[in-house]
Amino acid sequence: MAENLTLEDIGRLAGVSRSTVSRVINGQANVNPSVRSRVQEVIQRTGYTPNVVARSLVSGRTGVIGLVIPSRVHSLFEDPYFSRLIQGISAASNRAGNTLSLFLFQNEEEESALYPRVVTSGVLDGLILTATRMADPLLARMAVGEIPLVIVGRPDVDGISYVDVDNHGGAMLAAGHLVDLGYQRIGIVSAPTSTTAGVDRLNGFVEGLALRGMPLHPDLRADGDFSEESGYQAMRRLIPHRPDAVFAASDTMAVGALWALQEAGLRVPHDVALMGFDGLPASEKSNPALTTVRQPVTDTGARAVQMLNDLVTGAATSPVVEVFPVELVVRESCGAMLASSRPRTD
Amino acid sequence: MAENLTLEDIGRLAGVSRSTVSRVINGQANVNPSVRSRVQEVIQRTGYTPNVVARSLVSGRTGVIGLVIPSRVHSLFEDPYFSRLIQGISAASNRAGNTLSLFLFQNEEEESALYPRVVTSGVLDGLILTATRMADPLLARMAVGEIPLVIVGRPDVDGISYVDVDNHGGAMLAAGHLVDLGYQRIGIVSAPTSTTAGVDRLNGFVEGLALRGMPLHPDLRADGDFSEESGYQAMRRLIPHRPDAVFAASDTMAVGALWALQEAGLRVPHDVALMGFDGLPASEKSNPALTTVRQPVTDTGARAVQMLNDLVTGAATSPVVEVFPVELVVRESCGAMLASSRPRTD
DNA sequence: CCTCCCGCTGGGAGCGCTCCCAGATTTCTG
DNA sequence: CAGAAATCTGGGAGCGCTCCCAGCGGGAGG
Repeated sequence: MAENLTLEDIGRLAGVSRSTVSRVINGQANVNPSVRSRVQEVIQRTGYTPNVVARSLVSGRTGVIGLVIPSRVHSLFEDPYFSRLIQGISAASNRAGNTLSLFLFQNEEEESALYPRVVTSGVLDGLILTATRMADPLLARMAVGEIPLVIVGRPDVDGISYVDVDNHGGAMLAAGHLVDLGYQRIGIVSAPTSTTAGVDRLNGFVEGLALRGMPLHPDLRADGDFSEESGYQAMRRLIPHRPDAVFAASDTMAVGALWALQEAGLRVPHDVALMGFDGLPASEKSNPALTTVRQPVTDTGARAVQMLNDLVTGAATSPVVEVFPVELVVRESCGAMLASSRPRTD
Repeated sequence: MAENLTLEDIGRLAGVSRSTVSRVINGQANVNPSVRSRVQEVIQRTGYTPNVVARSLVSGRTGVIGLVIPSRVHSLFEDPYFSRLIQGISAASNRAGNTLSLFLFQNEEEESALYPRVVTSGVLDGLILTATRMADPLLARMAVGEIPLVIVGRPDVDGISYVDVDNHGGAMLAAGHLVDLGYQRIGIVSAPTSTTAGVDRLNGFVEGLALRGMPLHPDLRADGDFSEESGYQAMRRLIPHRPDAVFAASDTMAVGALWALQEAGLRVPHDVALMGFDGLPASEKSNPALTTVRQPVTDTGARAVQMLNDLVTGAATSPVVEVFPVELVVRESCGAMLASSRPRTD
């Protein structure tokens, strides 16, 4: 129970030296079995735990990894995607024996004030960075830093390790699915093109349509910012142009879009088909259940932690890249479930 | 840029000793101004940052505070309330110069495996614990621990510092508001009574009704678990008993309840009035906008951080308690905005 | 019988910092 | 102008740990 026990104390109690206790704790070989068990008994009895700080001072490792979510993500942070990602990363770092420190920057000012303290203070073994923007100033600074770094989501510069999902391929899948179902006026509620995910999903979607000889009409594209509200607003802008199917580049925006559709008295999927992207629980619970492209959020987070640890231990050398596949999840909102799989051509 | 500069290095570069550099960095008085500026110049030029780990080893403080969100909060974590709370705590600890470590326990097993490492390893100066349940096993263990501890939300045992909001008073306010508007069959979608917030809101509501001579009919109470889905289910159970007003003990459950009402073809507030609790952004964006009881989530988080730091520095001695007031926010869903402020009596 | 080796153990050094004390220098006092 | 006080500076000690090396005893080999 006493908090301030040291190796030396345990040694004295067990009648051995500091060094021997250290060997026992670190499971090293050259310890006499009887001595080992005697020491273990004392450790057990006293409830001794090694002081991590002192250990870190010697080893140069702290076991702490930082998760940075930069500024301007207020709205993004409301996206359940982030909750899931944080959960995934947290679980993985618990498993790996890491401690997770969270850095939520509210604004650029805080970002630049805290960044040096965070990175150069020596407390962090490495950093996971999410929600980077194109030309992110944080990224530029970090890339030159000495600290191991893994990005979640494709960064727009080279030479950095990252883990991403196949946004491009997933959006192509979505486009193909809607075309195959016979829709003619297919629109998109896109994500901000200031993010690589937004760009990739938009390009993938456009390419998926083009591949089937159906260009995206400019009127049938409205941009959102990942928030539910923005999905709602974007869909309102789209409705006057009479789309018969809409792909929203995130489930959260799709839910917003659904509101707009219902408000306008349009039935989903009978009047307008709708698709999302992410595969969040919300997509399943919505009414009608959302057809979506599921990305493995938890796996992404877990891989980021693993990648970072490889970088820290030197088991890997930068840059490492991994892109997870995504999966089409067909539910009600796309109309594929309707008796007639060929919807009316207006 | 070089990561591995030490005090000694800076001293050599500036032609002074380790000690003097330390004094300059820590802003101590007895340093010759010219020497001081010379040292500062070297620090500036080299980009030196003190090694926090070494400093911690001496001072016994790390500046790291832990935020623990225990198991069984999967559904709770989807509640935007937690996102806001985490943001508030994060912002406050950034301001206070703390580093925030996040411990999300997925299950009891992880909880008991990680707890000793977390608390006794000496990395944490203190702990903030949220979402505690009645008779929380974690709490019992922590209360006896040596580490400073602050709970967000009233714990069900004495002798622990905590910060809470006036759940009881807020629920009374809600009850009073609905009674004053003339509703006769007032129901509640309550939060789990395994949480103190759930208990306090339920008791406050019952007391608020009783105070006006209107007992809560058992049929008009349905329990949820803070999730949207549970709010939906609870309201479906309530509808057959024809309430004319319902208080949901959280905004998230209120949103779920709204779905159920709309699905049943009931208009809010014309057919059934609805109230929430929390004052989350979602309550404002819902349609109709939700009348709710707003609690100062960010302030709560900030106060918890401050309280914890007081405990750590010894500026305060346990237990400290603070309860924030809440505020009635009248919007559309309660019917107060209707032309006739006296709704029909069925 | 001596040497060599091997298993095991103890203690020194040092991680980078803060604290404290003593010495060097300057300034103030009577 | 001597003596005391105030100001400034450097270095030792030590925070709790890991790493390394030396030393101890005992068994094997020549």
